[in-house]
Amino acid sequence: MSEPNRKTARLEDVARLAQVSSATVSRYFNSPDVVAERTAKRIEDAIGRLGYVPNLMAGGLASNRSKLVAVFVPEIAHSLFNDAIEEMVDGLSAQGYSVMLAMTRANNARLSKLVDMALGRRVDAVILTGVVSDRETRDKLRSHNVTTIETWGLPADPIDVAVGFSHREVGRETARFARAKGYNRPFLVSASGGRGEARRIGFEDAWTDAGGTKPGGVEVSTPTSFAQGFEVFQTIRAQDPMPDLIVCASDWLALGVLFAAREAGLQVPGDLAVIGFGNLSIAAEMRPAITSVNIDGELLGRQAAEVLRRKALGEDVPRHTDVGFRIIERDSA
Amino acid sequence: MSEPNRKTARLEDVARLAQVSSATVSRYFNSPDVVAERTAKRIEDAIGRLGYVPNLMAGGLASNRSKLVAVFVPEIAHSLFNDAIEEMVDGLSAQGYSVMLAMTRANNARLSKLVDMALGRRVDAVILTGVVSDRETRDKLRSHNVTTIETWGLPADPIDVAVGFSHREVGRETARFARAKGYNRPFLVSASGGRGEARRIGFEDAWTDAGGTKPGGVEVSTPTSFAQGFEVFQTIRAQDPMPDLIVCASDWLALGVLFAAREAGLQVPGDLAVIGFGNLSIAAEMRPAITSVNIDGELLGRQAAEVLRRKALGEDVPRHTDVGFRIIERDSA
DNA sequence: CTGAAAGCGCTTACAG
DNA sequence: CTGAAAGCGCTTACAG
Repeated sequence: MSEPNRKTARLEDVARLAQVSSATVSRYFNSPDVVAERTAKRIEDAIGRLGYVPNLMAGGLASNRSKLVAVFVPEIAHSLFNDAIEEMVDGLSAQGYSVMLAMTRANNARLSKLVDMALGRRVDAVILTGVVSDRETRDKLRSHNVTTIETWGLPADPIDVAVGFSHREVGRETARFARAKGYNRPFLVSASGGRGEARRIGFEDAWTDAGGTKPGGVEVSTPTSFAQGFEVFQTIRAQDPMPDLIVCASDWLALGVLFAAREAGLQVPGDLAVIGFGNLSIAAEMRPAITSVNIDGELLGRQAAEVLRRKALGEDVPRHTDVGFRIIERDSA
Repeated sequence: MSEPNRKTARLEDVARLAQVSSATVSRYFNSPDVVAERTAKRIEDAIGRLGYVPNLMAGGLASNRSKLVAVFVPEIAHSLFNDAIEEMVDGLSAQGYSVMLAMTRANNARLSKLVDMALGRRVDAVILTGVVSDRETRDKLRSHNVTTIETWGLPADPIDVAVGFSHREVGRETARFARAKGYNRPFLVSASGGRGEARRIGFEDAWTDAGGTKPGGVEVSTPTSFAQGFEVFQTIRAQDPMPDLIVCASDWLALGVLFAAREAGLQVPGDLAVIGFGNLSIAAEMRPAITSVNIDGELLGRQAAEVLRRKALGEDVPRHTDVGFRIIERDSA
């Protein structure tokens, strides 16, 4: 098909072959409806023969829109966010954006370098996922005036806009669920950090408001793991009376608790019920299947992409978009 | 610190403030050793006052080096590659590259679009991870003459260069391990696709060469899952005599088999031994800890980054780099 | 060690 | 619907 081109073809090469100006070829790509059908056909032809692929760096420089989005995540190896990230990336790709992945590793020095990289590429937006950005980073992002979308949580004062859900409300709703199911002695395995704390406090508030006594609990460091669930189970078992429901900060934790409980000969949920968080696919695959809290990653991604689209059009967008959550009741609680 | 700049600062703004030409400021960034110390100080100062961040699109266009690398992966949600990807991204960041993540979802139409995007950004390299690229994509990559690194496996005829290990050899080595440990009736849970097949064949070859009879087995679709392990266990249990060792295509599978075995009252490894693949962190965390095959993701990433560095310098690089693998013996086999 | 100037490959008012 | 031309913000021989 394509000619054995020595150099990469440029817009002008296509233009010459199609016998039009390079402006018209540019329009063929960016405002296709404005070029005549016969002209378009000739251009299409030339593109195919040259194997032309537009240089997006040149395009971005000229148009001042990079069509690049930087997505910041703490890590991907054991991340609760992976599903949401995938769906977000899909949604953005569909709108012609390329996605730069930046892993912060909960390291502010690294974060700062990565922000500079993103700013250097003149990204059209920065998407922060479960990242607690330090003050310096927040300021830099603000001062460079780049669209910044904080996802997952819903901070009171977002850098720019936030798309997520209320962790506090997750805690409250989980307490209501536990109450309705008749559990009496919940025990919270909460994650360190603001979001984990918000869920814990939400649970405690709703639980005590409903007349329960303040639940016991333990805090574990992030990222939470299967092994932590194992460990935590020993603590739980030593309690007297033993809790009847373990509310975990992640499905990983829930899996560890559940496995340890089974090994100890306990029935789940009969002797001990377990609730996870994140609704990883393994939660559904486990036997007994794990009751968990689902965040609609696809919706989250779609909304983030939508915010971008509207911002690019100069429309006003709300500072907070709540995508909600849902408790998926399965066998473990 | 930084002035309230209306527009984003340009190289020229820095130059004016530092009282040098923009060429010198450019050199400050790209060949720092060549600019006088006193001049450098003035430039540094100006950069700080303006909050200047170089426009990498303009730089890339002018220099014909984008400092961008596209990493193609099938998915990230349940990927065996995540550790390697993290380490690769780290290694590349350290060398000043930005990483574009492209998820192919085992979809050739999508793959083709993503390749165009990467080519459009004029990436300095494309890194393929566990991707079976179709003919069209291979040709496009070749004809555009972009550095292409295939990782994970070691295909006989790579598009450009390959950094990985021999899946066949993993199979062989696993058979030797099983033999040495005295197992007699191995059963292979292999993944569909070339790499899974290579490992299976390697195992069978080494096993029969050593005088064993051809092991039984079953093939499962990728991505492999915990639930598949559950299912497969039923098949295994129905065998008479039952296998004494299950060789799994992933740690997820191994986890499922192991869990199902425990639920069925079997001792691991006493009644049934299990080997995984990938050495996910959960393999070490599980009780009994799972014997698995470790791929050094950090090494893989480092080598890929090294290939890039040398290619950028115009050096010749070998078409194949073998990073090897290692069987991590734990409790499950 | 530094500067003047051409050029990288596009986009986009402006004019027709 | 199309073209001529200026400009996006850098890099890099070339000259000194």
